[in-house]
Amino acid sequence: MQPLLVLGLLLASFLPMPELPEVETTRLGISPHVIGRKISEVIVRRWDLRWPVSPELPELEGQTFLSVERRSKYLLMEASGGRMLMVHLGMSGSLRVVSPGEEWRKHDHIGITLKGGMQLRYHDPRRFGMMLVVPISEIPKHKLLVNLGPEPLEENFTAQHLHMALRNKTIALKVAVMDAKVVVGVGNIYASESLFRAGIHPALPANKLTKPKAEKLVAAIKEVLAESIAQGGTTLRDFLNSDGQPGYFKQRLFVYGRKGEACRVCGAEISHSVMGQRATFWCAGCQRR
DNA sequence: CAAGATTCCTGGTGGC
DNA sequence: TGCCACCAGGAATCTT
Repeated sequence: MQPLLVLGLLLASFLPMPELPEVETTRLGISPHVIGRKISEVIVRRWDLRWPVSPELPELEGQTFLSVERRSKYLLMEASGGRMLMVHLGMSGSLRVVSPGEEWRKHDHIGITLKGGMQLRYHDPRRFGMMLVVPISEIPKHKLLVNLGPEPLEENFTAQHLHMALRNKTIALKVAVMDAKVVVGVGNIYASESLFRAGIHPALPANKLTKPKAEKLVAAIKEVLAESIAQGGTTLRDFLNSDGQPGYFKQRLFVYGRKGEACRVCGAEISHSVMGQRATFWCAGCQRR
């Protein structure tokens, strides 16, 4: 086996979940094994994910994967028959590249066997994920994609955009940046982390975000996501690597999950409250409204 | 419209 | 050690 293949397999095998960096890491990990490969068999052991797996999925047999792209946290895999495989990992889903003979673990729900001897396997204990087959022509207007805001790492996600998008919102800034219509891919962990890095209090009413603070926040979001992608994605709790090692990014978290612990910067106790039904963490010493 | 609440699911956790 | 209530979490959808 070639070293490059081994590296790819390693990347693709233990992949944790939910936030954008994990999805991007998954995309990068599976791409070399999927693009240009013909699908020889589709095995669905459970159809009841967040939404039922598209009944058309097995019809992809015989078709070839042409590309693996990402929009928000959706993986978009184009098949040669004019349809797109849309995959969302929910919050506990993962895609691994395995040998087709590998024993099926509990919660392995779908296997897509590829010509050339590998299998893309979907694993998802909580079944919050989804696997849909959509005609390519419907992708641009698809209801799950059409209202999405800009990609955080692309150039059109600017302070100007953020400022405009929040101008009529009175909700907490932290809740607002998690709104996919404002910007995609900023999940619960990264919302708290970005605000910490930008020095802004999460409870600030979104419409009170000044332009300079918007600049800081946009920069922080880009920085935190890019860093995490470079690290291979955060892994927490059930997103442990298959060898049981906790994810490497965890030790880089400044506030998330650190309620009552000392701020790594100023030493103050990290605060916690629930905003928008989600756990929120911040440092009262470092973050001001 | 905006904003808050509810819903899906299972593994991990804390209390006793 | 066993049992069990409880919680997290992405994001659509429902309610206010």
